[in-house]
Amino acid sequence: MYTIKDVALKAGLSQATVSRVINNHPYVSEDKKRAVQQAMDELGYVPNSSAQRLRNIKTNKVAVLVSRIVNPFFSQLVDAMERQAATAGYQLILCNTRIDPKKELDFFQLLKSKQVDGIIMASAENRWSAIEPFTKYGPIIYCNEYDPDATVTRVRLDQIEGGYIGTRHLLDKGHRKIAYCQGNDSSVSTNRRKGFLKAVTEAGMEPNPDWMFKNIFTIEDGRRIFNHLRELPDSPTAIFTGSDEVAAGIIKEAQAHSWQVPEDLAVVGFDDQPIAELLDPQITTINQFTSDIGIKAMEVMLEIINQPSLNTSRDILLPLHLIERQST
Amino acid sequence: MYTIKDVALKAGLSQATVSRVINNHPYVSEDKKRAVQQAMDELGYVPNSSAQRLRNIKTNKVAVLVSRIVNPFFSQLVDAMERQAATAGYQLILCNTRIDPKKELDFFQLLKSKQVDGIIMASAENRWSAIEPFTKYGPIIYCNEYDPDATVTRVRLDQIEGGYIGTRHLLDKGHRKIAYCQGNDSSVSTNRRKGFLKAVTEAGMEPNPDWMFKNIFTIEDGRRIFNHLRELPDSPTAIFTGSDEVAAGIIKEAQAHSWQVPEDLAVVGFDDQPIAELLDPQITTINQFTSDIGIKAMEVMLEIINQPSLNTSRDILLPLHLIERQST
DNA sequence: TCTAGATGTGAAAACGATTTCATATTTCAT
DNA sequence: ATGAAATATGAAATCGTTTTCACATCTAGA
Repeated sequence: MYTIKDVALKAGLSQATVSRVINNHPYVSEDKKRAVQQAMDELGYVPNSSAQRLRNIKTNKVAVLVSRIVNPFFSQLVDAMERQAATAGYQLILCNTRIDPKKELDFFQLLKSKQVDGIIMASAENRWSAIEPFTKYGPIIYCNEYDPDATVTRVRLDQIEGGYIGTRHLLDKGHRKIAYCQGNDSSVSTNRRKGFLKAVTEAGMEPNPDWMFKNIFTIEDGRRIFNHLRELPDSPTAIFTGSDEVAAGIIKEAQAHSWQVPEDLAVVGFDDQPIAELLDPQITTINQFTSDIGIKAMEVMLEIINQPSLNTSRDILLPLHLIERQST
Repeated sequence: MYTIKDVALKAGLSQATVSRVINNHPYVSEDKKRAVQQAMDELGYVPNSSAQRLRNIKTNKVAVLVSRIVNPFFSQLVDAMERQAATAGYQLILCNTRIDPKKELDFFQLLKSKQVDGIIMASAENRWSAIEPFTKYGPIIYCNEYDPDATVTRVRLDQIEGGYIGTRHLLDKGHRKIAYCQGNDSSVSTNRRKGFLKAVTEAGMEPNPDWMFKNIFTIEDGRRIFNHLRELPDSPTAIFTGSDEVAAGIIKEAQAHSWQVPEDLAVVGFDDQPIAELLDPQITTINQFTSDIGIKAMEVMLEIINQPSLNTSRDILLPLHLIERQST
């Protein structure tokens, strides 16, 4: 393992000059630059990054917090982030919290002990108040998930818009009886419902509480919801769900009861998962353009690392898109 | 940001003693140990890991090379590895090669510049000869993928066995005309075919070259293969594919032509992906128990890091399992 | 009582880079 | 021709740890 000293010796120059070449400092003559370059090449020299870091307080690493990397949304997000980070010579440290608040908090030691230059939270198991003390050790930003109390940059989707365009689409198709399913009560879900309500009231209608459902996540939940709707005295002609899985469950169960989709019931999903295209009929859905979020979040993080004054409280909203298919 | 010096000052002791406490060295009296501990707590001191590394040549990080993290197989693998690494206080650096040999090779600089303690290759875009020069900088092991020339530890599935049990299953069901699809010509595919051939010849038959296909990967490829088989003068009664996607394509297309699965054509997939359970009929497949591979690989890596003498050329084979469902 | 070994502690060197400071040389406007 | 500014280089300090070495004290066996 060669050091900068070896390179300096071989090139007949000082360590300082070698260091300047490595870091592209001005004020190094062309011929010395070449000499150093050649010495480095011949020795196959690579700077020891621990030593660099010790001086620089710079790691060229960013930690990404996700709750479950096996979730396709997260793996796609991480993929995009990794790609973006790589273009700037950064590496990505994967922090899989497995939905454990304690484990999540532990990862912030990485920032404290200067093992990463910043942390991107793509999931959040702790309240902002628990995270806040770590902000003095380096930049922290939210991506997709966020805590409304947080005073840092948040890159996220415009869920209000997402809820709005999905509903708007059903309204445009002539539907007036629209049901709505959501998952938990996260900020994402809440905003999405706001969009739904906005579209509905804009159309001069008011939402029917009998057609609004919470905590609906799985294919099985979707089946259950259909059976519930089916037995209602007044059933809706369309439904907007929080995920493609739920949409798939509803469609499958509707077909099992000889309902026609979209004629008897129009269904809009969310996420544009692979299943949305595989089903018959293919599911009309809202696409999160996951890669865009990841790229944007990493882009912003790298900006902040290079210019800490940018580390302010701001919301960066990314658009959602309607993918019209056969289920509406 | 406090340093060991601050702690020493506060505790009225030397840096050396503080360091000894941090590292659990013997020969530190109980009362000093307590004093140091208290000083550290009060200051909220965390050792700067770059400085530790600079001395120790120890990073507590392992890099994992995967070709595409968005592939569910890899994300599940990485998930398992991360979990295993975390129990030992290790972090995982995600290296997404995107199937680019150059990018893959770049990641080995992490080892060379002492940014990770070892590298697990879950994918391999370069020949072993290109990788070998890096072995002197730290342990490298293969996981699932491998180069037969490599002289390092390889944790992998017993693909021969996998090919064997899938074929055996079809034979046991009475099939005598069995087609076979594989992907590329990787070691995995080659071994799997060996297992297929072994089962077939053991049954006193010989494989029909008209029913053997290569470079079949996608759902679309599966559809194509079915249409090809359908028009053969002598068509097989069963087919063993290299992935559930291909199996799905075949089944879908067969149904589109009013063939009954498994009555007219039995189909065995590979991987046990979510789709295998969603399809109607559900796909009989071979399960890779992905988590087990990941856990085992990380376990072995940590062992080797702590005891470099274990870094020898050995094969660690993990079993594959048949999941019998409705397509056979 | 004496000595060898075990135990406890600190000063200072080391790890491998970057940066400050000092100094030497060149360029350029007057 | 002259001095100020720009360019070019190296010696040495520095980052925050761990470890070596030296030394002091304590324990126990003869």
